[in-house]
Amino acid sequence: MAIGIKITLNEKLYLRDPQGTELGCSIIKHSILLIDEIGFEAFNFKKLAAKMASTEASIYRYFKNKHLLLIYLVSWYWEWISYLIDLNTMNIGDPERRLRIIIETLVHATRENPAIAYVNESILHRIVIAEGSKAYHTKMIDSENNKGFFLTYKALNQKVAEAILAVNANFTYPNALASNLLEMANNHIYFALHLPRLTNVTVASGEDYSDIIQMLEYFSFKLLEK
Amino acid sequence: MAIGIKITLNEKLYLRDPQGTELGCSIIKHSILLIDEIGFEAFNFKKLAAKMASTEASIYRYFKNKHLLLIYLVSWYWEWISYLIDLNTMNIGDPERRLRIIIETLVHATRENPAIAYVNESILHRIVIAEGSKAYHTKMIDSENNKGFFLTYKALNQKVAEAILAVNANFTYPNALASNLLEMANNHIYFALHLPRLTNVTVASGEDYSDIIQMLEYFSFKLLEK
DNA sequence: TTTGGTAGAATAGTATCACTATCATTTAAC
DNA sequence: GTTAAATGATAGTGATACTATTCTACCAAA
Repeated sequence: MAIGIKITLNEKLYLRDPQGTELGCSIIKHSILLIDEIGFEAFNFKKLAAKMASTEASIYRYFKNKHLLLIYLVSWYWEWISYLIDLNTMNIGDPERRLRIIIETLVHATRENPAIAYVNESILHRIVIAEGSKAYHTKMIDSENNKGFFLTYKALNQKVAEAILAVNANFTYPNALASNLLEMANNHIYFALHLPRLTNVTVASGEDYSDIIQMLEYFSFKLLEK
Repeated sequence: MAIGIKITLNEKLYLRDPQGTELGCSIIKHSILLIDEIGFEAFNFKKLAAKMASTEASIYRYFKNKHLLLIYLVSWYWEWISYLIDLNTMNIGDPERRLRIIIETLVHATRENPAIAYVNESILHRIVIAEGSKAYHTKMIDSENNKGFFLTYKALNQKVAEAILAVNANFTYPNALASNLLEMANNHIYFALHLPRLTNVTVASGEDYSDIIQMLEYFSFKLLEK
């Protein structure tokens, strides 16, 4: 499984390709662990350097700042989801089944076998849930968008939108429903864990997301009814 | 209109009630303007002090830090929306009409006459759209939630959920749909302005949100169909 | 009129943050 | 074995996120 997959990301996100060197991979690995541990606000390159027994200056040779590192990690996640969707929907002709599989993949991607040694996908998922929206809620959104920092997310959104249209070609809001599914898949995990009154689903025993899948399927297919 | 309304917020959000003094009101007023201008990341109490011709230390007597100030402002916004919903749905018996009015209020609250001199509601709305999610995406979420920092948001969500149940008492996900409406109302304004491929609505001429209202009504009533 | 309390201003100080610069050392490539 | 690239070690800078102390102006009770 996952032989030879390589996540390709916008080159402008980094100064030196972290996936190309040992230190780079170590940055990816440990930044995921550290952000999950202390949160993105408290996270910085000095602490990261200490954790991975390297130096601040070395990390700065790979990433311009922690904000771009976050965008990198989040993009990595969405690119990986995109890959899993392609894999899981390959040869599935029925549009409804395709959409069901997409929803399932969005929600518990972490059930899949790990694809790459230096990325703990399950922890990365937690980061995307908790910190993901900070990647694009910034004053620099327009200039960053122009540089193509969010292409990965938009491409994934487009993929989901197409699957939605395949179920019902007359649906007026395919892109909006797609982004809504992406957002809800993560938000309602967060709500279930931290603000349970904002949802009606529960996350049993750590990682049982079946409630959420059921809800997203209900929402999607009800909206797409002809 | 809006005579005598006073937005009451959790006392733990501030050190001294800003609505009680001139300097406090000035902090609210200018922090809204400055966050909108430079974004929450670049915003700090020193710059705020300079802008309002006061001192850093004085501002620190009102708010422990900028994070709590953000929660304060966001809570203020949701409390205000809550008030507007009560006002606008008063004496409206028909559940469907009530829900339509709620959606409309959520989306273009800023059309209302301004309620309080030192708060520019329209600019505050922009802040909630762009920075609002940062209020509850933090490592301290559970302890802050225990202190009741998000009661305002949860109460509003409950209000919307009840209006949803009034339309269809058998609907399984009233709280989830409510939080989804609150999120979408803001997210899709943001998307339309900055990441248009993530939605199918447009925001014409600055503040024409009729597309979004139409979409939210479509989503809601389709989901609530019996 | 005094006294005391409160609001705010002025100023200074500290630890951390977000980098940048320089130079030495290791490693890998030819 | 030489050379260039990658990394480490160390230092420095200006900004950030506060905290502390002192001073002044004003209002209100005694």
